Formats: sequence, structure tokens, C-alpha cells
Amino acid sequence: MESMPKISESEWEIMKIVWKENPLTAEQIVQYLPADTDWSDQTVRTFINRLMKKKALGYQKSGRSYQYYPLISEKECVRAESKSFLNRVFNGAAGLMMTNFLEETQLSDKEIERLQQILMEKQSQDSKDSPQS
Amino acid sequence: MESMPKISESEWEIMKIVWKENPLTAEQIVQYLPADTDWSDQTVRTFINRLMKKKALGYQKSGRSYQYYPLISEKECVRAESKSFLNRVFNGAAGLMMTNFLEETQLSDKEIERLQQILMEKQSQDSKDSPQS
DNA sequence: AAGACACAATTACAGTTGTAATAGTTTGAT
DNA sequence: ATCAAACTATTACAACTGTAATTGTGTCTT
Repeated sequence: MESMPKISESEWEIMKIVWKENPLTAEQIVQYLPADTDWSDQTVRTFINRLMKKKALGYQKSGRSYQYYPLISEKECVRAESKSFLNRVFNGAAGLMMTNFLEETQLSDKEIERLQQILMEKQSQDSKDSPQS
Repeated sequence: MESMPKISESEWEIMKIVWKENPLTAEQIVQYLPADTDWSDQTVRTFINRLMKKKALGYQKSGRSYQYYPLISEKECVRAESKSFLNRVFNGAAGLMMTNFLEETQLSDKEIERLQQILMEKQSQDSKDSPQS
């Protein structure tokens, strides 16, 4: 996993598609792009190529064209990007970040319960992990 | 607030300092940079200048040098950056993002309680706002 | 008034990104 | 075998970034 290549904003769009389903041809990737994305085919292919240069995508020949698949895991990328965001914006203070998000975000009851659930689990977990000061 | 200028990673470092305390001279900004930042003075001044071009910083003369102060609010910038991050990485799904963060992050008991607190408040708040389906 | 010092302003330069256009190559059809 | 279609690969180009060096200017010192 060798120190995650930097994935740009546009490249993320490609990766998200290929993570969800793969392998995919360039044409399929174009089709799966959000409807409001109006990149030309060439633009998409440029992004794909850059991702290959960055070793984020691999390919296999399939008839006349290539099929692309991810070489880096979504989890790793999400983790790296999250860390970068956290440091840039909140100086790494995860607690602050979360209170901030909670306060600013509209959540459904279901989501709130889910979060509470996780917090409770975390509470017992943590008190096992690191006996309270 | 006119559609927030894009603040780059390095520029964020400058802005965070100036948001915390201002107005500050370039020299002071250099001093307040995290110890592990080894930018030359010139580099810092370049960032300051770019931020002025972007209308993110303003200045006032003070004797021989300038004192800089923010022209855009931290809250707005944090909000914009958070939104961008959320869309890029989680397709805008705030709930997913938060569960993910909660699961990946080590939190102190105090922080956990604080978050639970907020969630409970949010719960009653929301049930007033949008009567549950 | 001249020179030095301390800032600010301008210029530099390579790498990344967004956005393609154009050139090259393989393959299926005739 | 040749042409066209369909892909891939190469090239383009400006804006933004990271990282400064160099130049210009106002002020303090002597």
C-alpha cells in the first residue's frame, strides 16, 4: 500500500465508480458517472490514465478495449483523505471535528440512533482498552 | 461572503493562525507556525500574498510593516471545506461519514459523553423540527 | 544625503489538475 | 490487403501549488 498516491477531486469520481464495481471499461465508467458530470470522453480517459500512472488503477485487456480495476483500497484512501482533512481543517482534533459536524448536520432519527449505538459500544470497548484515568 | 475562495493546504496553515489571533505581522505568522513547518520566510510571504489576492486576508499598515487579518470567516471556510470533503469522499452522506469516523477514531470518555450529549439534544430538537415519519 | 536594513512586490519554475484535441494502433468488415 | 471504427497514448495548455530567489522601496543610522 506504499504511501497512497494523492487522488485529486476528479480522480475520486473515477475511483468511487471502480470501487463499487469492477472491472469496468472506460465506456462503462463514463456511463456510471453522475448525470450532472459533463466531462468529455477524452477527459475521463485522461483521468483514467493518470490513475494508472499513479498505480491506483490496473487494467486487463478484454477484446478490443481495456477493463480497469482498483489497485488501492477504498478504505485506505478514505482513511488517508480523512486524515488529511482532519489535520488541515481541525488540526487533527477528531472530537472537535465530530461535534462540529454533528451540530451542523441534519440527521435522521435512524442515523442518530445508529450513532448512539456506536458510541455506546465504543464506551465499553474503550474502557477495556485503556482503563480510565 | 461571495462563494469562498479556494484555500490550499499550505494556505490553511496561515489562515488558522490568523483566525486564532489577529492582526499579525508576517513575522509573527512565521513564528506561530507549527514547529515542524520548515518554510522559508519568502515562502510564507508568498502564501500571504496569494491569500490577499484571493481576498482571504486584508492588511493594515503598522509602522514599517503590514499587519494581516482575515477577511473570510473560519466558520464559513470550515463549512465549505467539510462539504467538499463530504462530497468527494462520501458522496455527501454525512451519516455514513460519521459512523465511519466514529469507528476509526480513538476518543476519550469525555469526548464520547460530549457527543452523546449532542446527539440527545439533536434528537429532541429534530423531533420538533420534522415530526418523525 | 548615502548606505544599509527590513519589508513588500515581482518573478521563477516545476509539478498537479482540469479540460481536452490530436495522433497512433488494433481489429472487424469488405 | 485496405479502410474505417474504436480504442489507447501522446501532447497541449492554462490555472493553481509548493517552494523560493530576486528586485524594489521606505526608513533608520551615521
